[in-house]
Amino acid sequence: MTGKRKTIKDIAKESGFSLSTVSLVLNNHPRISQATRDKVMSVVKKYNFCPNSAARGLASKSSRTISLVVPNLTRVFSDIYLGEIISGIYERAASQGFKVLLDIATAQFIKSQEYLKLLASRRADGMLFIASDIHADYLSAFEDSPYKFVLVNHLFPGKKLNYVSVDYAASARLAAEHLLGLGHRRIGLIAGTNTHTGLQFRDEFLRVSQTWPAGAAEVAWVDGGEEWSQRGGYAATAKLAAKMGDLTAIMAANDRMAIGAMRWLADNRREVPEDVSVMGVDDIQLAAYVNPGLSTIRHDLYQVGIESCNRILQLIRGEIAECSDLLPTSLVVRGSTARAPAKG
Amino acid sequence: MTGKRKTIKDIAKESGFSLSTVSLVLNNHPRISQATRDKVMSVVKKYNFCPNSAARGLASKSSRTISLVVPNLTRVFSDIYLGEIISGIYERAASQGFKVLLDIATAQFIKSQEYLKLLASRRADGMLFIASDIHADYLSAFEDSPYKFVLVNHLFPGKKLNYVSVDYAASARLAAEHLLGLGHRRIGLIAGTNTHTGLQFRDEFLRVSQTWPAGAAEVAWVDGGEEWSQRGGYAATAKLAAKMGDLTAIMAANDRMAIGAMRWLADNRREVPEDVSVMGVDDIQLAAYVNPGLSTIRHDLYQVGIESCNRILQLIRGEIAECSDLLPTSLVVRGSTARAPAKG
DNA sequence: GGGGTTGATTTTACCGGTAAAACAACAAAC
DNA sequence: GTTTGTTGTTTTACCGGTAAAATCAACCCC
Repeated sequence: MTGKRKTIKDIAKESGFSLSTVSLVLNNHPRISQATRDKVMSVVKKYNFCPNSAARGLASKSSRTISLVVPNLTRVFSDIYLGEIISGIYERAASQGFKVLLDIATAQFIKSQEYLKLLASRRADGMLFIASDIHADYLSAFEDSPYKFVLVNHLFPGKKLNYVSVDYAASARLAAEHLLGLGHRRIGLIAGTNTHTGLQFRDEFLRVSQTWPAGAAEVAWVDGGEEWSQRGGYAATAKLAAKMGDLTAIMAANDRMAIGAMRWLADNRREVPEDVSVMGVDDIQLAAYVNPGLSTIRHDLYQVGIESCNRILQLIRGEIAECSDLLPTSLVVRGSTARAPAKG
Repeated sequence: MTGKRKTIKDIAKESGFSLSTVSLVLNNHPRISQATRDKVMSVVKKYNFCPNSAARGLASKSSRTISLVVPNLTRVFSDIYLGEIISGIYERAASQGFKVLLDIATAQFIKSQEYLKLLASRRADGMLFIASDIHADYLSAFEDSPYKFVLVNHLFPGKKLNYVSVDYAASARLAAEHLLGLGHRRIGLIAGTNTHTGLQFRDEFLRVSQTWPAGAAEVAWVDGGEEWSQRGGYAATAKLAAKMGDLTAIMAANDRMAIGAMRWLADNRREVPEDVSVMGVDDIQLAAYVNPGLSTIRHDLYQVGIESCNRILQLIRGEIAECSDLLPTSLVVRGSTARAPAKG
């Protein structure tokens, strides 16, 4: 059973070939005859041999690993958001023979510059960074660095950092056009202001609303809180109601806040969509199940994961030098939005 | 800026010490004088040197990495369950200088025996496995294997597999005692039957109910579905109502199903807790926020993560040879449970 | 002042692979 | 019949560290 753990040398000896022939077989090198390949593989199978990954990494100067950094919020795992992105990343990485190293952006992680050490020590060949907020200034370390780095579903205007993100400005346009097209002219916006994408969304939504050809809309906006949660949306809606009592539509920067908004409206005897239309962003599963169904902007986060991983792999392989991808979004109309009520 | 990436050899040369002195410094070996340590470190700092982890792993025969395998369900990430456990694991691993390699138990992952290759190739020193279901027979490969392996919050009766889990049987007793103590004698149980812990919970709950000194209770049970979700709980409650119309309490195997049950009851004009008491398991955040607050059994999953990681590290270091830990749980009483209504 | 400790540093022997270059053998080209 | 190319395999030179054993220099004790 035990006996020394086999090495490539043992396989070479037993199969009668040289060390490097075995190595070539294991790496599926094309210039190896089928006969040799079969003989070597039979010995490999016999001992269930598995090449030592540290040795491999040392010699090949590649760990075949990408580091995935997720935000520090424990509860963020409870967001479907992460699950979809991570699934996409993992799927693509696995299909290319890459492993995924998980890290959580704790204070300690940042303070000790683990994000740099990981790459400097070649423990990972590249890094994907999910959900950095506007205060993540330490990421500047990756500007013009030799390290392979991609921001996932975020971006830093002004910093030279690669990113793959859903196009939040486009989402804002789609959403604004939908609501304005339904005749809404007094709109409450629940924004997320702790990310650049959130700010982009807010600004573009405001811009489109204020320059709408058929008549500018008035938009009152409040912050939905750091967590973008249902509770945050609930509280924000109360604030909006105080600010603009006669609003006819509420636009929330994500579905969870939108659902919180619907809850507040229900608790305060306003009908959705008869009195107030409500709209979210993301198209999480729950959006289809609330009553009425939530109109929203669909963000394909699984695809964001896939693409982010594609990009970091290309960067690692040197196939590209940089990337800044914005993925398209689409409007999903359900029951929560309707024509603005006639002025009463 | 660029120039060759520095190696330990460069540091040795520049600091005037030998190769291995530098190595000893970097590994905080006690038998190095402070003066030497300082000199070496100043050079290390100067170049921001970081030892190559592959070389280190090769020479030390340790990757200082643990593999974390999570279930294949995309939506499982939306369960607070995972977030807490992973946070605990990560925290402990990081504090011990270990990295966490993430894997998803996809069909491909299992079929290709990645779980074995990971350890055979020494890419990871040990493996933590979260949320295996009753069909995970392939885990038998770890029985009597030299590989370090721990099941997290699950167990396999009959298989010799290390585990760290919350004590589901104890939870069942706490829950049953609470409901029986409140006088409930006709109880509906929404069980989870696709995990061994779920089965343990069901069986123990039934046993206690049927042998209650003050008078046995009748328990009707239905399966809550593979996902243990709110929707599953909703559907299960409908089935229970058909099966035992006059039940006075519903026990769900987790909070999400319990919340689904409450929703069904609300939709069907039964008051909680006046007509029917409802109880869950886990004590997720949401449990405190539903109305009425959900009585439940608290499972400290962060602690499960911490302990699991502790154990796998001890196994790796050879400090222990096996483990089978059951962590305590506690009763949390909120508004969803009350005395059974007088027979009407 | 020789022998035993102890502390600090260096020697030495790997760890287990990869990949570029070299080589052999045979086929096709001129 | 040498030259040039191909294909398949081996040689060789590392990759960048660790750790056990060896060395060296004080220090201590009788």
